Amino acid sequence: MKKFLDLISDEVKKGFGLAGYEEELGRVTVSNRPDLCEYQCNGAMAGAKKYHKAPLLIAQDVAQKLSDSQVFEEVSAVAPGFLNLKLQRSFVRAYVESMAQTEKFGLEAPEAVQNIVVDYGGPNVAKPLHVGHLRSAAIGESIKRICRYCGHQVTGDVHLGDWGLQMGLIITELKLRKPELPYFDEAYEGDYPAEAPFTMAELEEIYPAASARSKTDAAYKQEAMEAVVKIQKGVRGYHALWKHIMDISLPDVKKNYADLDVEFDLWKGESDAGPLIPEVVELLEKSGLTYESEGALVVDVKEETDTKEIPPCIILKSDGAALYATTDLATIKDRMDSLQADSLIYLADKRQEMHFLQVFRVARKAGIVSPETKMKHIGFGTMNGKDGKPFKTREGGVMRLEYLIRDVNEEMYRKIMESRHEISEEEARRTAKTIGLAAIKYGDLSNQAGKDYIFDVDRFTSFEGDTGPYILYTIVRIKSILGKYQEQGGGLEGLAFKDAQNAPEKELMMKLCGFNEMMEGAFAETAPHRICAYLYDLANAFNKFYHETKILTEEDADKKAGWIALLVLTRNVLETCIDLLGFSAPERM
RNA sequence: GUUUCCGUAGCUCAGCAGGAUAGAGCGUCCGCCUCCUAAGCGGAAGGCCAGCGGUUCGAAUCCGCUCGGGAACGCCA
Repeated sequence: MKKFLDLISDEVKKGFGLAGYEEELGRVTVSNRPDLCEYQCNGAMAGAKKYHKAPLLIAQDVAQKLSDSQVFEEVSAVAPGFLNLKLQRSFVRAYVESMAQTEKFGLEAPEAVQNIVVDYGGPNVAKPLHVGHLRSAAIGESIKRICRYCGHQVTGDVHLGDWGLQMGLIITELKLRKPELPYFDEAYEGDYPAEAPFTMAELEEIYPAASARSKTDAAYKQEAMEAVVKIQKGVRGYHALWKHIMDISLPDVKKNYADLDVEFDLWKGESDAGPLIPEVVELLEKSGLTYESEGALVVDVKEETDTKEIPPCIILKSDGAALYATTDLATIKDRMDSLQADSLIYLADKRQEMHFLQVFRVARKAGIVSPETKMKHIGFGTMNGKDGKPFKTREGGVMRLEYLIRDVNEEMYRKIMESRHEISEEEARRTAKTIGLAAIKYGDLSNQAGKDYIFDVDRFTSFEGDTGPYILYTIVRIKSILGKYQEQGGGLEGLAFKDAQNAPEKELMMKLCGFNEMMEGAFAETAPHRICAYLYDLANAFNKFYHETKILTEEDADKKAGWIALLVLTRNVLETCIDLLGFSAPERM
């Protein structure tokens, strides 16, 4: 069904047409002066030059044509040439009613369904997820849900970092510590043990140690890089160790994502692209794009319109090993071949912009993707602590994601117990987890993805202001009323809406009417923060209405039913929105 | 150095296909529970939208320059 603003614009456009002006001038926007009007049109001022006429006169002409409109209760032309619009209550009611009766509140299906792959820019295995991984998980999950809701076919791929230098480092460190293991004996031909020669805890210690050492010990780093080549070439012992590392780390990674309510359709990684690398390298060589430079195989990607130096994309290092760009190209090939992707969306730190620019250009030039395939890197900013510097533990170390979640849940639990004494321990724990997740995700998503932001636990877990808990509280309030209404014997289905009885009710209705507009914007801009802003507005509008209107004690049954219908719709829209952000509301809190 | 992103209230952030008095939240101050969750609602104070120019009837928004901050610039991912 048509978007609300488009319906209103159509009416005003008609007015411009009738008055003898270009219809396109009739575009309507939400008023930025709510004290004067609900919606506004600035077209008269834009048209003044073209028609050599004072804008106010144009506005007056149009207002006159719209004076008996069924859409507007009031249209006034105001200096210097604004058209101030106030809607008929019945028009608003009718739209809200049709939203309630239509699937997805009347959001229109896309003209063409796209096959979208969302790459969450996966974490490296063998080390625990840290707070930095929250961003790609939260944003990626929301974008996946938004695309799906808008009617597209979406595949989410965690895309683990399981093929790079970190794996070589771990194996090299292991060799140093336990050289006697059969994996390092080239003459060994028997089966390797089923059990890994290390635990997750050891793994967590091995990697940082290896990483630190590689920075000072050149020979050690050299060996690690050779180990990478060995893994990639499938040398038995090395591959077996790699498999062990995977088997040990994966359950831990899965648990972390499960705690965040983040789900993947594919648990692929860079290693899955490994077997495709020779093919892709050959394809690039045949295309004539590659050449040798300083011992490495590269592809030029600079273009004439570039304002900065774009270095060539390295396909194979001078030692013959593949790297980040190569596996990403192979992955793109895989996604084109097996998923017929129309659109590829990557979540990764914004500092990786150059990498994606290079990879996308190579993919385009080499014909790995078709000319129509969209490729987009959503670069997100850093998550900082209250001091404005990258988020750390109190001791200054890297904060584990697991601990962050635990701390937030703990804080939430404490607050619940403080104010709701009658609640059971078990319910409090469960509710704390639900609200905690909302606090974390809303806190993250309400910021524009591309900007750095300050992760302030106190602020995010607050029940006041623009926070996840405030949104949940609003939903819970509605649920509580609806529950009581049902206890009184009322049904929630098929209730008739009534024209708004008071200003806050009309405000609430108009806010609901903006859902489709907002949704299309959030999808077009792949911007979850647009949903957050809308949610907050809607929650505010509801709370004002709630304060103004005593619903359950209303004597007039029709009025009461109309309000209940409005509450049901409001709850549904709110819950749809939080689902798109990747969290949910409890029954009570 | 080059390129790029950013600079909005004390703090954290919206707004940016140009429009009327620049918005929220937190914090501060003042009101509102015999009534559906006060985890709420209303109100007050707080701004030369970094600075200077330009385009325009009109600029936080578009274009230059300056200052201040972050980031990226070939074998890490």
